[in-house]
Amino acid sequence: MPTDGRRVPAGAAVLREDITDAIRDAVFAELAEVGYGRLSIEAVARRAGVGKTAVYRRWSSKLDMVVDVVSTVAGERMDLPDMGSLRDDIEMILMIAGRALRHPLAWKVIPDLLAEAARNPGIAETLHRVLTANQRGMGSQVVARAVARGEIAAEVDPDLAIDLIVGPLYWRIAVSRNELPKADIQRLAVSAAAALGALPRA
Amino acid sequence: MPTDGRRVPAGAAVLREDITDAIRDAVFAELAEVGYGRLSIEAVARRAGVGKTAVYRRWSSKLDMVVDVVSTVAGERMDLPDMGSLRDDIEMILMIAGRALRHPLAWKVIPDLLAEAARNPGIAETLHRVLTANQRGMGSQVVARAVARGEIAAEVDPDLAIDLIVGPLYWRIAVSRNELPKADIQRLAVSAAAALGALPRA
DNA sequence: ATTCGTCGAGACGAGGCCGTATCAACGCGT
DNA sequence: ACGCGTTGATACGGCCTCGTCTCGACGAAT
Repeated sequence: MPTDGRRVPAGAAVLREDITDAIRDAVFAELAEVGYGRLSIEAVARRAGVGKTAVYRRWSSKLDMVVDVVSTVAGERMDLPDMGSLRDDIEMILMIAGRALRHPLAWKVIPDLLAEAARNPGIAETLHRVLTANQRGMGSQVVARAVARGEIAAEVDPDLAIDLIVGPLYWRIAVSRNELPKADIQRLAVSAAAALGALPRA
Repeated sequence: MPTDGRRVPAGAAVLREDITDAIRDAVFAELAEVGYGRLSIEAVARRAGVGKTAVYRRWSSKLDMVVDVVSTVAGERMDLPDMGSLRDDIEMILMIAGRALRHPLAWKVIPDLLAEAARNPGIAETLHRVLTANQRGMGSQVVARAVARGEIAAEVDPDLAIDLIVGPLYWRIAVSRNELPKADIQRLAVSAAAALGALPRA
């Protein structure tokens, strides 16, 4: 935890923030290039142009490092503007998530970490925390609005809603790795809205 | 009485099939345990209880080996019985896919290979071939039946249909890693059917 | 009975990474 | 000016893997 503790004993010298940032960038680049499994501290230090010392002084292990770096970058909460209808709210989510998933680094890093989470509890916990924070929030927000508008039934489970909205998008981008033109995003939004509307009568 | 057209030079001795099988099993086990990135030929041979020689005599590289093993196991085509309605066809797909994704090995191996595909063209090609063969087939099959029944419009894109059907399932099982009771599968089927029905009026 | 390819085992040099330690240089607060 | 902690660099022994090679043993066809 290199967050500024502000406690300087006597003769100064603090972990330099610019170096911490350089290491963070290098971690992401390495993560995208070789994945968590093959990621090595030496390669991160090399890429960041720093000594291994600088890395080990900040984190005690590869897991520590990755978890901290991922948490830092993914900590940004997001507020969703009310677009006026369920369909448009969903389209907004799809555009935001789609842009994030298309990011050249995220596109490689996210599936890699999700796969690693299947065998690494530390990664799994971090990812779960980050994902649920940003998504479950969006889910309940959108569902609550749609219920208030009378567009869907009140019993709709926000988690299931997220599955129906984000699932097809993730599948398309990260699994099929196909193109995703704007027309398809709109079609996905219409479909997801219909899917949510059909929900409670299961 | 040679079973097939085996061409044995002079003094016999063929690659033993039981050993090939043992190696294949070991590859899957290692793939699940450490992932493609960390997988090593030595570990595979060790786990299979064979010498490195036996492995190198069959495949020239790690990529060769994994591609061949994956292709072998995933080559099974599948014919989908007609369940009488779009909703029930979809539920059938979800149950089959859900069972496959819940397999203790597949559950770890599939996301891992999908992540690796983002940086390894050989893996990507293999996976794409295997996935599209088994899924696009199902997609067009189900869509064609639903169109014939008059349940959905004829312009529905089978690929988009697959996104809408499998996406939420994969997201739930492989990404969120939540439970998936049968009631949820049925709800997903209802929703997916509604999503498909809403499609053409985009 | 002989022959020949596969079998397990392991040796080999090369190379990467681990985590720790040591080094002089630098900058900052005192 | 002084002390102190960080800095990059480098070295260390240990471990693992690579891909090739050699060895004796086995088995199946000749």
